[in-house]
Order: sequence, then C-alpha cells, then structure tokens
Amino acid sequence: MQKNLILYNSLSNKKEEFKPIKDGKVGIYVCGPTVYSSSHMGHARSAIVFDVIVRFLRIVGYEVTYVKNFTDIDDKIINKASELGVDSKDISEKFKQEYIEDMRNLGCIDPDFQPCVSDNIDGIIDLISRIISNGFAYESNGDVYFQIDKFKDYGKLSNQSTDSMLTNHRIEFNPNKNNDLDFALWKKAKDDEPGWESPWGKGRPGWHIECSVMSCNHLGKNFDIHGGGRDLIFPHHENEIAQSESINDGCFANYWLHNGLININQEKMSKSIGNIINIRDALDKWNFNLIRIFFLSHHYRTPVDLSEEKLLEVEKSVRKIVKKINTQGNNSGDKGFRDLWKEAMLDDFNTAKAFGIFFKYINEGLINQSNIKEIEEFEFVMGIKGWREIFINQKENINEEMISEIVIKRNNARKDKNWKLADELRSQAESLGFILIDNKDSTTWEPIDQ
RNA sequence: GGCGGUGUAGCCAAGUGGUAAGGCGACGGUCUGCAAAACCGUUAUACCCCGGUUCGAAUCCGGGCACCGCCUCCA
Repeated sequence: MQKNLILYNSLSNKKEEFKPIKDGKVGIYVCGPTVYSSSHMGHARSAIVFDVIVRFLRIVGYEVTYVKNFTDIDDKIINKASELGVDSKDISEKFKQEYIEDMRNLGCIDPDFQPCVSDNIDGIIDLISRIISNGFAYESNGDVYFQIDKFKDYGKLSNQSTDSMLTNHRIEFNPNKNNDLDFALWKKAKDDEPGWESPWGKGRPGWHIECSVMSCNHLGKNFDIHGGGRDLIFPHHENEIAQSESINDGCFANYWLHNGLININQEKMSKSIGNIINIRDALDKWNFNLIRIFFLSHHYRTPVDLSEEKLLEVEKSVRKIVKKINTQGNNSGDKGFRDLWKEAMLDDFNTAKAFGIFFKYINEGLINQSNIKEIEEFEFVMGIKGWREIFINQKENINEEMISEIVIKRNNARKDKNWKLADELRSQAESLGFILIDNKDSTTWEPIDQ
C-alpha cells in the first residue's frame, strides 16, 4: 500500500508530497518552551502532535533525528527571577526539569536532542558575526539588529508585506533600530542582568537566533521539517528564516508544520483571562491516554476547544471500546485495518481519521485480542499505553464487607419479592458510591463513575 | 487595516469531484422484578448564504456573511 507522505506546508499554504533531503532520513526541529513557568496544555498538544508525527515517520521506515530546544535565556525568565529574588538559572533549570517530566508523563518519547540556549552562546555569537559581515545586521549601542529590508524574502512564511507591517501601531519605537521592524539578534545587558562577553559588549541573545543555531548544529543548515505552534509563525519563525537564509544562500527548513492552538471553554487560553491549565493539574485529573486521545481526535492543524465535558466524552467512549477489545472473541482478523489507518496518517497525519477507523474496526469486531499485534502497532504510534487497563483496579478504598452485606440482604429481599426493600438497598449502595449489577445467578458491583 | 484559519446532525469531529467516517447524546427494541451493562435498530435528501463550472460539488471557481487566530510575549 505504501503511498507517499503528504503534508501541509505552512510555507506554501498547500499540501505537498514529502521528499526528504537524504533518502530514508528525516531531520525535524520543533520549537520547545521558554522555561519560566509550568508548562500548560498548549505545550502538551504541540508535544503530543509532534511526538506522534515522529513515531509515525519512524514506523514507516524513516530514520528520524528529532530536536526540541529549551529557550532558557529570555527576558521573561529574567523578570521572573528578579521578582522572586533568585538567580535566573534557578528558574530556567526548575521549569526545564518540570517540562521534561511533564512530557514523559504525557507519554512522549524524549527528543534525540534537547539543546539549551545557554550552552550555545559561542555558536550564537559566531552566527551573529557572520550575519553582520554578510551585511544583514548592524550593531547599535551594544545591541545587534537584523536589518529586514536587506532580506528580500522577509514575510514569506507569514505572508505579510513589510509595508503592511509598518502600519501596525503596536510596534514600539526603538531609537536603536534603523527600521521599526528590525529585530534583535543580541541585546545589551544591564548591569544586574545575566550576560556574556561578545564583540558588542556584555549581553544576551535575542529571541529567534537560538533556533537558527541549534537546528543547524544538529540537523545541518538545510533540514526537512520545522514545527511549532501556529502562534510562532510570526515573528519567531519568520525571523528564524531571515537569519538562517541570510547566510545560507536561501536554504533552511523545507517543510513548516504548525499545530493549532487550544481554547478553554470557547475562550482563548491566556494568562490575562486566567484560564491556563497546567499539564500537571490535567494529569492529576485525567489519565494521560485520555488527554492524548482527546487531542488526537482532532486534526493537528485545527483549533481545539478543551473542556471537562469533552474529556468526559472521551472517557466514556474509551471505556466502551476498552470493554469491547477485552471481551470480544477471536473473530477472523481483518487485515484492512493496518493499511487504512496508515493511509489516513500518510495524508497530513490525520490522527482523527485514524482514530475513527480504529473505533469502527473495534466496534464491528473486526479487530480484537486475536489481532493484538495490529492494535499494539496503532497504540505505539499514537503513544497510548496501558489504556486498556485504565478502568480496571478501581475497587480500592471501598469497604467490601459492607457491600457484601448489602448484597446479601438485598438478594434475600428479592427472593421474598420484597421489591421495595430491594430498591432501597440498591439506592443505599449507590449513595455509598457503587452500583449493583444483577447477573444471571449472582450480584456483582462496580464503583460508580465519577 | 493586512495575513491566515474555520463554518458539516443536539454537541464534538473526519471527509478537497462520485453521492455524508467515527464519537458523545437522544429515541425505540431485546434483556431485567426494577436497574446497569451489553446487543439490535433509528437519529444530516444534507454540508453558512448566493451565483458559476461539471454528467456529477460539502469538496473546484467568483461574490457575500459569521466566528476565531496572528500582526506585542506565547505551543
């Protein structure tokens, strides 16, 4: 069946056939977090999406190098540190470790490389120097700016013309800049700020430059896929392109993939609204498999509305499907499943369609324990693990003696056809948090779903 | 204002030229003393609106409308 991989390239705004630079190999760079606070569900979605993309690329035979950076030097980190009166390194280190843990708890495979800005200062200084000597940047009062009017392709990713950008009133006037749209490659450090010595004095890298350096370090100056959230298209990715291509003869990443953002109860998730959901809080409440299935039931490019209700829906449908897989017999397996879901994935990583196919095949009894290998392959790509056992072993913390007492009493009442008492005992059980199930010749019980 | 995206059943969501996947919910039935679960069945002549192309369009083209995002830090 092996069809070609098609993906939507933000650079052309079209679906394109994927052609790797080197046969059988894929280099992918995904923008990681700025580590100044706990990571949230937006990070989770992006991480899960690219995790599945990498897993899928591997399973169809590509040798993938997956790089995700940490931006551990940034104004927000510095501000947070000074607010708390601690070293900015303490902040970045703490949240970096948290992020790594969160990602693992979400079932994401570690990227092959997770470089930090602070380990790449020399490379950054070197790159900036080369951009300056190529005539695309200038030093001004200890800052270094990229001169966007020197780069004729500026705006090609976000489809913005520089003229229209200049009419934007939100750009702040900065006397050090030649042009309001120029952006910082290097920022002069104030006395109390962390900084590194450079040809332009003590300072720190601007945002954007680190990704140009670190992607090139691990993947080369021209690599296959660059990913990140939609919100990074401008200015971050636009500026990365400008920096990198200004010294690399117009070559950088070939395909740009952007995942959609999330809303919470129909509202944008943002600090000002105060509706940010941290990954840790979500994981306290929901099994990571449910979170993954929720996100993967949507196409990665569309915005997603996250709510308690939606997660509950996922839980219900998963509960049913799990029961089916675990109880259904050994029907003859249907080999169509593997080809169908992979075909869906080959078309711009359509996980939503793949899950639709998965549910359908299970519901129709076409895959079950006898096709466990096929199920496991699907599970591996989607990164869902142990989800078939989520709903087992929930019987702890329940007083079994009390329950069997109620069951015995009720069964006696039923024998006497005392339905009123039997019903009372049933509601008594329910108020204690479990439900009685009358089978042919026995009564069992289960905890009531929360 | 510029750029991009989205608009498919009560809700969520696939579907980019061949006659509407899947999930949740709802309804009817089987089973049950009653339930629960399970199973069977029903649930969009129809894809924001108006034109056009085509034998044929949710899918392509033109024109509207609505919502959202980005354009300042953001996954």
